[in-house]
Order: sequence, then structure tokens, then C-alpha cells
Amino acid sequence: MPKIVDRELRRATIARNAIEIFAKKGFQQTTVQDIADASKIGKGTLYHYFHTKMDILEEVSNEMFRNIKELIDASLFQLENPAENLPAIIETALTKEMEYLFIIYVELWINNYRSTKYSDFLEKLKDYIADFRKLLARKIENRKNSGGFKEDIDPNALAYYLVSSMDGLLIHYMLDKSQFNIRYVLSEVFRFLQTSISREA
Amino acid sequence: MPKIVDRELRRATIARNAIEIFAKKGFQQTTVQDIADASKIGKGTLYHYFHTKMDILEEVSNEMFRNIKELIDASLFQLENPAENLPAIIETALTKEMEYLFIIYVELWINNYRSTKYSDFLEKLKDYIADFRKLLARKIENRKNSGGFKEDIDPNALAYYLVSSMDGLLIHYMLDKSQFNIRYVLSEVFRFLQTSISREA
Amino acid sequence: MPKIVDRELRRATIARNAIEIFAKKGFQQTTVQDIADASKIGKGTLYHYFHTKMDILEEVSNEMFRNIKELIDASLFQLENPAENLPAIIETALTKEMEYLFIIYVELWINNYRSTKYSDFLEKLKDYIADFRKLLARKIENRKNSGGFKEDIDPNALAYYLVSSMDGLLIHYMLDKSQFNIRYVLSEVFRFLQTSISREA
Amino acid sequence: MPKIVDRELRRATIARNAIEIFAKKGFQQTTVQDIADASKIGKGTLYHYFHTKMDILEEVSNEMFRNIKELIDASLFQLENPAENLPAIIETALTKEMEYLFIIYVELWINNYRSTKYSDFLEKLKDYIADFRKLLARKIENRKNSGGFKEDIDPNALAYYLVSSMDGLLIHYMLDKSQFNIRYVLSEVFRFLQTSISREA
DNA sequence: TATGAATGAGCTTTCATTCAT
DNA sequence: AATGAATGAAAGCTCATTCAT
Repeated sequence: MPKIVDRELRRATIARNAIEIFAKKGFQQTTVQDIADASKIGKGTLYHYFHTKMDILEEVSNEMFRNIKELIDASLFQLENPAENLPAIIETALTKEMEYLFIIYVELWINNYRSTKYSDFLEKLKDYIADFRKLLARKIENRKNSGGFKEDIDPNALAYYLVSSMDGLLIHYMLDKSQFNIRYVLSEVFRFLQTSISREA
Repeated sequence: MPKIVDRELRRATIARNAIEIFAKKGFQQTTVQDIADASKIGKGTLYHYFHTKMDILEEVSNEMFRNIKELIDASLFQLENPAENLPAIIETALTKEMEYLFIIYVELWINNYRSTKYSDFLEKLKDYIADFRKLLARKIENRKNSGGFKEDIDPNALAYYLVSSMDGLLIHYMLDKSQFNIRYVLSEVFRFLQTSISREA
Repeated sequence: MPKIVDRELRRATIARNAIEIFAKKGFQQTTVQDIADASKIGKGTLYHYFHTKMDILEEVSNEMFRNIKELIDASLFQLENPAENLPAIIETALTKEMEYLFIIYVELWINNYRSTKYSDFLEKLKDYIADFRKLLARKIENRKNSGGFKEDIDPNALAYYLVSSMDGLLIHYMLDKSQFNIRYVLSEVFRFLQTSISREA
Repeated sequence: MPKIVDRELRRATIARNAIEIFAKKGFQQTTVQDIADASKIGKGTLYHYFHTKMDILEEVSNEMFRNIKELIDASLFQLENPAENLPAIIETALTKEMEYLFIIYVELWINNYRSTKYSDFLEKLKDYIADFRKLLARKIENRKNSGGFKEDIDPNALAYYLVSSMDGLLIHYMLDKSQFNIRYVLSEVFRFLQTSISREA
């Protein structure tokens, strides 16, 4: 009898090993040989676990979703004051591993702009982000209703801005780390936002 | 040397015509034939003006810089109250032309993360952005000193956040336009930021 | 050595199961996995019984010879008047099973033209055909000598024509069945041949 | 200005050079490199003239049709007594070039049995053959009506048999030339057929 | 100078065969 | 003995670059 392997586990492992390569070289520029090398297997072996190169990207994106979801879930419960804990959440994301995922995420996002071929990957992600945004908006709304926030704030607009500005910050930070201390900027910004949002401010 | 002027003009024209293709297909996926077609010239002719495909990207990025610089310059002089006119600037950027440039800009940014091969292109861009950020910081500083802004604001941190959050907003907007009305979000956000930054608020 | 019997039996069985696939897909296009699947065994198991894929083809061709020989033998004894019973023999061959064998036979024949690699397989077949032709020629000769056939008939040439024309008919029929009713054509042709060959005609 | 080439002519030339290879190795077994080598051009150059390998086969089959049509047309006008001139026609076909085409023709025929993917190529050929068969049948009919042939002959059945038996003869001859002198067999057979068909016989 | 014909390195994917279990 | 996981050679095809006209 041949070696017994857990195909799903193997797929996930190969995908996990591929993340760094995809991040560092990009999907197009990464060769199937690169991916095989990353898992120290033969090129042909890859095709026992994935139909096409695209299929590998799909698994990588699933792996990414799992990580992101984990991150979001882990941080949601501490999201009492939305502005309060976002820095902590971002902080959590500042690992090498998450950095790779973030690059892939931006690349997928761009590819999605270019071709509907990638849209399947992103639907899930869009949903996650939308959910996160809605949750954030609801928190803002609640606090606004309880008198904690100013009257003239549009919770949806603010939530949209907060979420997307985090991506902007991450991009600027990761792609040019020399320019600034992101942790300091984040704490400053959120201290500022908090006081300006709060009615007492 | 009028020849050189012609040559440079031709390079710029070809680059300008290539922008839409690069944005829509990406650098890798764009073939040299695509670029030649966009300028209705022969593939071989292209190589009279550019040494390599990479060389074309370089010129495209230069063209991009010129456009961005133009945009920044045009808007800088009206940047009295920084928060005040950013929406106007962004608004200016929301053309199809600028959208293409923005995509290329993000792609270059990512490629820069991946390979130092692209770093030459981006040094210039980083400088522009840094300049813009510094200018913004100085404006904030000035207004703070003149009593227009609150005491506890770090102008550098705020400037960094403002600039990068604009990129985040643009990415989220452009890559999923269905989700939100960016013009409304921008006006809301800036109304909010303005009142919260201002001492009077 | 009962083991060897088992081994040979297994080879024959696997070959028999492979016939349909080889006929439907062709030797090249048939994968080793296809063949293993047809016998519901593992791909590795196949290699306990066959050294190479070519080896399987060899056994298939042997299986084919056995079938053809059976068919010929079964029909030979009733070959009193050669023209008389050929239709019956052909008729016997018009099963799905024999159709598959016929396709493989033509393919082997072509491959033999292309490469001496296949010549071993075909030597046997050529011998069968030659034997059949000779037998046919002898029957014609006999009948001619006994005054049943015309004087000016060359038995060898006629036998050659009869045998090869059967292949032509089968090819044209099988590869474009819509065009004609082969059974009718056969009966017509043999009725005609018989009367024209016969002295009385 | 680059070299000016007649694309259609080039396609035809490449196809003509490919015929021998296709015949000797078969379509599947022939690599694109083989085909390029046969015309002493680079592999990439081929793709300036053909979209796919299949596309090359298509041109080869067109080339084949042109040859076959030429052959048929050239021989038709001398087809007064159908049985009379077929040997001459066949004779014409016994060149190396036609031999190659015949092998490809049989291979296409088999492939068509296997996959509808090849059916386009063969439709034309089937039409040619059908036309030829019909013409033959009409000639037989005419001669029968004019009293030249026996009453009980079915012209369609006989035409079908004559045409397909020629393919059978060719296959048997080409694939095993050592066995018989096809020219002799043909002359014998047609002498025999003619006398047996003719009323006077 | 302008052009596209020519090229081969390099890509993804397939599959006969080997091998560890 | 039986199995399928593992493998890399080899396939068809693309395309940046060169070159002859």
C-alpha cells in the first residue's frame, strides 16, 4: 500500500509554503517550479494536489481568508470602543506572515480590477470587509445613540473611512518602512480620532 | 539638438498611450505588441525608442510622475486649510486617466516591495509623496502655531495618516465602486476632520 | 508452475479489458491510468504484470490475434465455396467487440508502417492473413481445376483482392456507417462475384 | 521594412513539408519541433503561420484534399468504362507523396472514429468520396441501361464496393509490399471484373 | 528610419515509470 | 502482492528581443 496522505492537509501546507513566494514574486512571476521548491517536492507532485496554478492561488487565498478571519474574530470581541482597539488589531497584523498575506491581498485586489477571473477569490474577502465595516458602523451608531459620539457623524461614512484608511496606512508603511513609525502614527491618530469623535472633546 | 527633443517627445507619447494598457492588463500581462498597437507603430519601431520592455515602464512611470506632480502642484497653492481642499484634489483625481495612473502606481509600489529592480522608479515617487507630506505637515504646524489647531496634534503623524488614508480610500473605492459613494464619504470625513482638528470645534 | 498460469491469465484479462479503451482513444492517447481503471486495479499493480505500456499493447495485440484466429478457424471449415461464406464470416465480425479489434488492427498496421518497433506484433498477423489468403487461393484453385471456375482466373490475385477488399469495406463502413448498408452491399457483391466467377455464369 | 512574405504560400509550404513527418510519425507523435525542423525554421516561427498544432494538421489536410481532388479530376475524364481505368488511376497514386497522404488519410479516418474533433477535416473528404462513388454508380447505371452490363447489378452497391476495395488494396499493399505485386493484382482483378460485369462475358 | 519576420528560452501541464509502504 | 504518491522529461505554446529588408 502506498503512503497515506491527507490531501486537504497537504494542499494547505503547500499553499502555506507558497504564500511567501507569491508575496515576494507575485502570482504571474512565480513559476510552478518555485512553488514546488518551496515545499521541496517535485513539480509533478504539485499536480496531484492542484489542478492548475490558479488552483494553488485559490488555496492560498483560502488560507489567507482563514488567517484574516481569525484575526478579525480574535479582535472583534475587544472592539468596545471601535477607535480604541483598532491599533491593537493592526499591531497583531504586523507580522511577517500577515505582511505577505497583505501583499497578496492587494495584488488580488488589483487583478480583480483587471479581470473578472479573480473575482471569485475576492467575493469572500469583500464580504468579510463589508461585515467588518457594518459591525464598526453599528458600534459607532450605538455609541452615538448613547450620547458618546457627536450628533453629526455618519457612522457608515466614518466606518468606511476607518477601514480603508487602515489599508492605506499599511500599504504606505509596508512599502516604505523607513519613512515612519507606524505604531506611533496609529496611536497618535487614534488618540486624536477618539477625542474628536467623542462628545466630550 | 532637435533630434533629441523629438526622441524624447516620441518616448513620452508612446508612454502616454501605454498607460491605459498597463493599467488594464498589468505590466507582465501587457505584451510589447500591445504597446506598439496602442501607438499604431511597429513592434520593431518601439525598440528604436526603448531598449527593453522595462524601459517602457520606466517612461510610463515618468509620465505618471509628471501627471501626479502637475496634479499636486495645481492643488498645492490652494492648500490653505489642508483638510479643506483635499476633497477638491481627490475629486480632480477621479478621472479615468488618473484612475489608470493610480493602478499603475499601486502596482509599481508592490513591485518595489518585491524587487529592488523597480526601486529607481519609486525613489522619485517617494520623494514626491514625502514632499507633499512635509508640506502638509508644515501647513498643519503653521495653523497649530497660529492657534487654529489643537495643541496636542502631531503634524507629522497627522500628515502621514491623511496622505496614506487617501490611498486607502482610493483603493477601496476603485476596486469596489459598488460599495460606496466616495465623494460623499470624502466630504463627510473632511467635514468631520476639520471640525475636530480646529480649536473652535 | 501454477503461478505462471495465473500471471498469464491476469495479463490476458487486463489486455481484454484494455481493448475497448485502446480502440476508443488510441494507444498514445490512452494513459496507463485508463488501463488500470478498466481492470479496476492500481496503476502500480499493472507494472507487476507488464514492463511497459508497450508491453500492454503487445498483449492486447496477442489477445486480438487469438480472437481473430478463433474467428477464422470457426469460419474456415465452412468455407467450401469461398465466395459463398465470406458474407457470413464478415457478418460474424460485425459485433462491437470485433469493431474495437478492427480499429486496433488498422492502427497497428499504420504504426507498423511507421516504425519497425511494432513489427513483431504484425508479423504474426501478416502470417495469419497470408495463411488465410493461401487457403482461399487453394480453394479457388481447386474449384477452378474441378471446372467450377473460369479458366483465366489467377487464384492468388483473386484471393489477394478478396481479402484486402474486405478490409476496405470494413473501414469505409465503420468509419462512416451512415453511407451504406454493409450487409446489403456484401450480399450483392458476393452474389455478383459468385455468378461471375462460376463457369456456369 | 521587414521581409515580405506570402503568408498563404508559406503556410502551404510548411504544410507540404510536414506531410512526410505526419505520415512517418503520426500526428500525435510528431512534435511541433519536428515540423519546424522539416521546414528549417524556428519553433516560434511556426506560430506566425499557424495558431495551433491542430491548425497545421488542418492545412495539411487541405493540401491533401487539393492533391486528391487533382488526382480524381485528372482521372475522371478518362473514366469511360469505370472498371477500365481505375487501375490507371491507382497507378497514378502510387507515388511516395501520395503514399504519405494515404497514410494521413487513414489516420484521420481513425481519429474521426475516435473523436468528433477531427470530423471537420473529413467532411470534405467524405464528400469527395461520395461524389466519386456517385459518379461511378452513374457510369455503371448508364452502361447497364445501354445494355453493356448485366441486368441484376445494383450500381450503388457495386460502386461502393469498388471504391472501398481500392482503399483495402492500397492498405494491404502499402503496409506489406513484400506480399504482392499490386499492379498485377489490379490488372487481373479488373480484367476479371470487366468480363464478369459485361453482358457479353 | 520603420517594420514585422524570426527565434529560442521559458512557461504550464501531462504522464510513464519508480518506489515506499 | 498491491497500491498510489512522487517524479522529471518532454510536450505545446508565448513573447521579448534581434535582425534583415
